[in-house]
Amino acid sequence: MAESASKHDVFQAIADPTRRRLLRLLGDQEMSVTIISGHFTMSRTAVSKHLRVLADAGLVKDQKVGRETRYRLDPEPLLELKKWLSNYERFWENKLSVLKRYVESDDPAVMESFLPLRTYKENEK
Amino acid sequence: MAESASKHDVFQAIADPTRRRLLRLLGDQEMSVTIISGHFTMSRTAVSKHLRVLADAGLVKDQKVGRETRYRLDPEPLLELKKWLSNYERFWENKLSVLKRYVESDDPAVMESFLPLRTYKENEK
DNA sequence: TTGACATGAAACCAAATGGTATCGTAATTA
DNA sequence: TAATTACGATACCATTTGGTTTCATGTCAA
Repeated sequence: MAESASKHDVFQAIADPTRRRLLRLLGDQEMSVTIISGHFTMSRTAVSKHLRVLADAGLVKDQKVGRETRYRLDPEPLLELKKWLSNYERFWENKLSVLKRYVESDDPAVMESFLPLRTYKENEK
Repeated sequence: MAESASKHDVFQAIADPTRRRLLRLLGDQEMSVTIISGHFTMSRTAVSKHLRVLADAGLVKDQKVGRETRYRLDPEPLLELKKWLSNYERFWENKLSVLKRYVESDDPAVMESFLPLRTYKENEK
């Protein structure tokens, strides 16, 4: 799988659904490899490799505790993703396309996050 | 390459650096395949396949004009990415990690986009 | 209408990816 | 001390991915 050769980037790391599940799982609490693997049907080794990819991208940190290795989320590299996305903010600011997709979203926070950045500037006045 | 079998998702589509370059390029204006390829060193066919992946993810739209095919950006699917990212907002709200990476960013809009969502709720009071 | 242009489709290839099973080793516990 | 647990390392495998070259087809222009 991902042979930690030369640093995976965050874009590649989150491309895999299993790794996105891992990030979500570790968002709740720090967990050992065995416990983590218990949440997946694939082998422990496979999960471990995915964790390695995430670690390469800096999205998780590991800590040895006795014979187990605890992994925890480090969301910091996601800021790069957020930065990249910000280049496209201008395309959906004040656009109906924002409503088009999430008008019936069950998560109110989602709509809030779509409010245009311009709001901040208005507040600063 | 990407054999358009069963719909590529946006996470996979943006994982490749070439495809991110394509999105950036098409953000400025609609362009034909040949013109697009002129911006890359790889073959036209290779570029065309990347465009196919992006089209599968809904990130670009194509339109036949005579003998050429014009591609243009459709940023709408990026909202899914934005939605996914919003699940991690809570981790860097009011955190120094926000400053840690971009304190010397040359783009002021970047820092603005990092202001916490909570600001909105306070405004509602 | 004849040739040049724009593009997609195929066939092919090397390398990366996602997965498995097996083994070695350090830490824990009986 | 001996068995068990937790994990990484390795070797291996099938499929996907990113790229190439070649060919077929539709469109435009002389």
